[in-house]
Amino acid sequence: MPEETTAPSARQVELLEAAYRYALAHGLADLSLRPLATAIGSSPRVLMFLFGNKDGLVRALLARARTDELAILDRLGHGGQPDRSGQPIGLVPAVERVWAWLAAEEHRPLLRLWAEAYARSLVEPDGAWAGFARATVDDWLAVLAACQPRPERDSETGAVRRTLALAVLRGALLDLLASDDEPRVGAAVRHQLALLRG
Amino acid sequence: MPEETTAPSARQVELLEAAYRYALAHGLADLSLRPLATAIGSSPRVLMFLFGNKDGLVRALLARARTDELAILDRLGHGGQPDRSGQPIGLVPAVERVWAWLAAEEHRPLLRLWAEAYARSLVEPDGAWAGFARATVDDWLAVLAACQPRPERDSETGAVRRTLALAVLRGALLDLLASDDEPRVGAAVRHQLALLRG
DNA sequence: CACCCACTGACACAACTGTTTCAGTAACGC
DNA sequence: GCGTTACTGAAACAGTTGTGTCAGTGGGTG
Repeated sequence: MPEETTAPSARQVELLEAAYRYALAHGLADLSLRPLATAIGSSPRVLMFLFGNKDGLVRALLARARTDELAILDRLGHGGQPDRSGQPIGLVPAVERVWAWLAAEEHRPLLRLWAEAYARSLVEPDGAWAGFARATVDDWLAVLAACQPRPERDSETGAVRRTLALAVLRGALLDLLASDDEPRVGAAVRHQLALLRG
Repeated sequence: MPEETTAPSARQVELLEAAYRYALAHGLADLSLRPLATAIGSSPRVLMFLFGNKDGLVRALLARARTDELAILDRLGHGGQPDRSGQPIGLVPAVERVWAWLAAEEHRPLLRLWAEAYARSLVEPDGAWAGFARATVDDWLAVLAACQPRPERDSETGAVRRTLALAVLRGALLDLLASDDEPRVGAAVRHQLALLRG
């Protein structure tokens, strides 16, 4: 049985990818091995063999979701760091870009999955979900920090400003996922950007 | 079997209250009738009799949670409306009060439950959770609107401002639930209040 | 050829799920 | 007294859950 430390086999990533697509469509809350296995053309036996147990599978799925999350973060960093001048892009443009990504229709399934995992890890801090919420807070705060110019980044108000930016983004995301009213929520985000600039 | 329209019996509210306390402690995700029933000194049979089926129980629990939520909303309105002058208190003081309530340690279980139900209703828009997320968005937006003075309330920017205020509150709440770092998150909220005032 | 290794199918196991059936019990109006 | 109403206990139902057992398969390497 492959340990967590060993590199994943080809078959493992193949099935994980299929299971990930399934999870995006059906959620993680009542994920069950047998329906999942038949949907992706496998069997519970194989999933057990490749991921150890169900918790291992869920952990792998959460890690896979985090990969998608980190993809945009990297793109943000790449769009920010090598700005031909090596200067970070600043907090406001960073929020602008992140919101454009969050508001894109095709990212809804991933974001719903994220919300589900986040909430679950709050209620049930042990098991496969452990630390997920906390980890994403730290991830995003670090990225936003990297977008702030040097003197601001290390200041006290700089830390407050990026915590606030994160809160606005996530609160707006929650609203958007529930109401699907991009014009209203997007206007609120842009309003905040104006406040932060001023 | 008592319909949803009939008034709940004494025994029904008694058991619902006990089940609610249980849900606050254990979450709704993997709520199961037998453990719940034994914990509150009842039996699955009785829960089925009083609530029809499990979905009915969950629906009743969500409605019960919403009662707690509406309690603070009412208190906000009472602290806002009869300000001796009949004038609303304004958006900024409203956010201030709501945040004080959200950040209070004793409300964490309720807020975790809220987050769980919210996320779940996003992923699984049918069944007992249906519309929960959407309903709370509308609830809170309406309350924030009621706190805005008359000309602002009906304006376009007034709607944007209260959407933004809601986003900040909920984003900050998510951060707080995950990080338990009230000083950092509270500072961000206060920073936002300064921005909104200016 | 033999050998190993990653992978897989069929099936059984015990535990748990929501729900139902049947048989009550206690209180109350008549 | 009798019947009705609200509630309850014990047990069983069929289905699903995660997981274990045993026996393979096919391909690559020695």
